[in-house]
Amino acid sequence: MNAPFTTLDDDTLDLGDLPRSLGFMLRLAQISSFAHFFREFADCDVKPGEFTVIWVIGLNPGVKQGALARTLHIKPAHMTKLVQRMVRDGLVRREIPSEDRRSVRLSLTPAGEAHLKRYRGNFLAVHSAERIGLTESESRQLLALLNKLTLQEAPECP
Amino acid sequence: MNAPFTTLDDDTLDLGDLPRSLGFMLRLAQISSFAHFFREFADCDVKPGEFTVIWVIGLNPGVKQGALARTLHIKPAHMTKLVQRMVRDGLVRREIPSEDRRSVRLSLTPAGEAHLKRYRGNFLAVHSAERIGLTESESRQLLALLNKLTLQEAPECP
DNA sequence: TGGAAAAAGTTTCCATGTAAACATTCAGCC
DNA sequence: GGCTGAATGTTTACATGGAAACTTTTTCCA
Repeated sequence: MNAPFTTLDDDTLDLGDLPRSLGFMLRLAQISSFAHFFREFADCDVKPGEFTVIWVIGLNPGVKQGALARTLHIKPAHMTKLVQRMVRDGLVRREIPSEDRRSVRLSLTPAGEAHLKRYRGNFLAVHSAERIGLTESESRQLLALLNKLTLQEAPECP
Repeated sequence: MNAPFTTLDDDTLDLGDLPRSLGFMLRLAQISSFAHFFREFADCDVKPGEFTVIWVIGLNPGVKQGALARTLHIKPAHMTKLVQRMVRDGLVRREIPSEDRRSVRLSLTPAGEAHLKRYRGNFLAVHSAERIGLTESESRQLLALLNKLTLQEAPECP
C-alpha cells in the first residue's frame, strides 16, 4: 500500500473539471491560435495585434485613436505605444485635426497600404477551418458562439 | 462631395472580416471572460492563473513542477515565479525528492487546501451558461469546440 | 569510471500590457 | 470673456509573461 493513488505517471495529470471551465479553455485555445499564427508568419515579423490595428485603420481611414482603442479593446496607453511604433516604421500617419486638437486621426501611409495588401490573405487564411482541424460547419458555429459571447458584454460600463 | 465615405460616425468602425477571424474573436472572448472572472472575485485577490495551478496541484499532490507547466501551457520561467509567490503566501509546499534532486514536487499546504475549498464553487460558477448569456446547450457546444480545437495541436513538438 | 549530453529549474533580460497621474484642449456656464 | 469640468492622449511606473543563458543533477555510453 505504498503506491500513491495519484501521479502513477508523472506526466499524466488529473485536471478535474478544468476542461469544462470556459476561461481555461479560452486560454488554451488562444495559445493554440497564436501558435498557428506565428507558424504562418514565421519569418516576417508580423504581430497579430499590430496587424489588426493596421487592418482597421485601412478600413476606416481618419479613425480617431480613441475610437480604435475602444473598438479593439486595447487600452489607450498601449494604443499610444502601438501607434508610435507603426508611425516610426512608416506604416501609419498621425494627424491632429484642427477641429479638435486633442484628438488624433490615423490613416495608412502607402507603405502601410502595401503591408496590408501583402499579408491580408495570409491573415485570413491562418484560421481557416481545415488549418485548425475543424470542419467548415464547426468553424462557423464556433465563430458564431464567440460572437454571441462577446456581444453579451456590457458595452463600456463607466 | 466633401462628405467622407467612412467615419460618418466617429465611433462606429467597419471591421470588415475581423469578426470572422478566430484569433481576433478568441481574444475578445477572453477579455470578456476575464471581466466576468474579476467581477466575481472583485474583493479577494484571486487570479485565474494562480487558482488554476492550485486547483491542479490539489488534484495531483506531489506533481512535478515541469509536468504542471507543460500541462497548463505555462512556461517554466513563469512557473518558477508563480510557485515562489504561492510558497511565500503559504499556499504551496515545494519538495526536492531524493530520487531526483533536479526536480521539484509540489503539494498544497493546509492553507492551500482551505483556499481551494473556499473558492472552488465561485471558480466553477463564473462561467456557468446563464452567467455568460448562453443557453446550456450553446455553452456545452462551445466547450466541445474549444476542446477539439485545443486537442488538434501538435503535442509538444521538440 | 569519467566525461559528454540531456533534463529540470532558475536567473536575467526583454517585450507586452495596464493603472494612475499628468498635460492639453474643448465645452458649458456664470 | 473666463473659470470649471470633461474629453483625449501621453507619460511613468509597474505587473505579467517569455526567450535565452546558466546551474545543478542525472543519464548514458565509450
